[in-house]
Amino acid sequence: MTFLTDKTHLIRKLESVTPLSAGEKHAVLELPMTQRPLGAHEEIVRDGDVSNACVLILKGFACRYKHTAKGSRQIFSFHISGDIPDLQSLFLETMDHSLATITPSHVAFISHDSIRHLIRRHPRLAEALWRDMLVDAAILRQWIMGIGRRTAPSRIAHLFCEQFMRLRTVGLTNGNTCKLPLTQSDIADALGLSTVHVNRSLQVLRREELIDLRKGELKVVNWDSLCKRAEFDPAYLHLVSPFASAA
Amino acid sequence: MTFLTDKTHLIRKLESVTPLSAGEKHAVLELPMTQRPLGAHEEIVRDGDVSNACVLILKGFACRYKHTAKGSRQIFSFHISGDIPDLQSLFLETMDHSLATITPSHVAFISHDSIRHLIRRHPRLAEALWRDMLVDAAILRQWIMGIGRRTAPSRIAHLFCEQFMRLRTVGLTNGNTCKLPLTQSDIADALGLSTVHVNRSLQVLRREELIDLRKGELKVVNWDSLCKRAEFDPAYLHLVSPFASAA
DNA sequence: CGCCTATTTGATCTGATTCAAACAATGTGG
DNA sequence: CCACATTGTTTGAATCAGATCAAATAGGCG
Repeated sequence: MTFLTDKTHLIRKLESVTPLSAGEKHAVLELPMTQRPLGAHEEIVRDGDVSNACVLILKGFACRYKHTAKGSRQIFSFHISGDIPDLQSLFLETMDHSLATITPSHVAFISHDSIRHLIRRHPRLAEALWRDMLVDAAILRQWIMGIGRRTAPSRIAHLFCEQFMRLRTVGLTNGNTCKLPLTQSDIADALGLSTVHVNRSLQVLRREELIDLRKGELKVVNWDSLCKRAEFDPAYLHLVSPFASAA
Repeated sequence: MTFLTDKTHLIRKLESVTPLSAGEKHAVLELPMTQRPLGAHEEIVRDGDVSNACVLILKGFACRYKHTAKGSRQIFSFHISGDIPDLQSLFLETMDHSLATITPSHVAFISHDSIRHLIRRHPRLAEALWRDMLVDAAILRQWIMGIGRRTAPSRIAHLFCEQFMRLRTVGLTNGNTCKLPLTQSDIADALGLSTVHVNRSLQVLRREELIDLRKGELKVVNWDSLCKRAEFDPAYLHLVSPFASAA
């Protein structure tokens, strides 16, 4: 098994919400999957599709989104290694939004049948997946909170706190920096802002010496102040103890 | 079993996303629960609570919400008869938001133990609940779509379409009208608007002869135009065929 | 009646959008 | 290795949707 095909990020992620036994981890590792490399901005699943497999992100960045009638895009979530963004397709036949890569990525397809088989044999893994879906929903609620009630800079700050935490739980941060290859218009579409305003708000956060985002790399200059600016409280990520401590 | 204690709305709701056998319905009806009448604006579960039971709304209106540091409220969802708003507490220990009544209501508490027992015996019911949670998340995504990318009147129109559809699937509409006892400030807090602006936007929708909302009763004057105004596509509610047709 | 809560209206202000254009970085083909 | 296209970032100016502040009106209800 090569580096790219491995499921360490997935395991790490599941363990972040539910402790797993060696046997359960093994069962996950044994899940059959077919890998596929993708370019940037490639659609993986389309709004309205009916699929018989789930997508596991092995490497890269992806997002879920939907378009308005007038063509503007709303991004609902960003996805990183270890995420199964369309886990819902296991229970809801047709997709109600799309999934696409942001950067060149490696994804794996795991058939619904094998996941169903897995969770039938391992109730604790079923619980772990169930939790994962619920955390996904909790993240959506925070997203709403931000768009509905926070100013642009604090909204952006919150997104950065969340992404940093999520990347950290799968081991993809490096000290106080991490890869975050989002364009300003990605951020705008995620947070209900215009690109121009995202640009100006980023300058504010930079001037306040909270973060620095350049060339797809996020540097957290002052985590505590950033959290304060964002009103970020990681409780909604429901991380178990070893993962829960602030970065 | 009196009228108020019955679970017809819950069953109706579960059937709207997953067909159920007579045995499964019976198992749901047998679920032990303790009923409690509540006044308006009473907190049922508080942000940070750890509970050992789920809440089933038997009668009335409730909402899930959270407060900003500065005190403004963001509502994430409205709940009606048949909803189990905090189903997530079954898998996520501590609540990451609050749940409160809007109108005087009757709620029932169903212990986690008995739900766990139920879904262990009836995998299809587990699936139904799983689906229910996923539809809940899909609704959150639409909520984001609205707040992020729609104008105030169309956002409000979308909320009305959604509520009307949801009320209709549990049998709580009456022709083209339904109870919708939300104040303008409830709507504002749900959609990230100010009360004043909700008021003016409602006047717009009224003048356009799409809806009429007065004294907690919503009258849909022109369903098709309302859907168009809202860009409402009920696909995300994932209703099975007998429930899926447009109102 | 009088109190409380909800709706409505008016006036003013502002965060964010839009439009437009310059600028920087990166990649591509000749 | 340069010319050019492409994509992303930055800046400026005008405009607008929606917020805020303040006050009037309208319903319920004990």
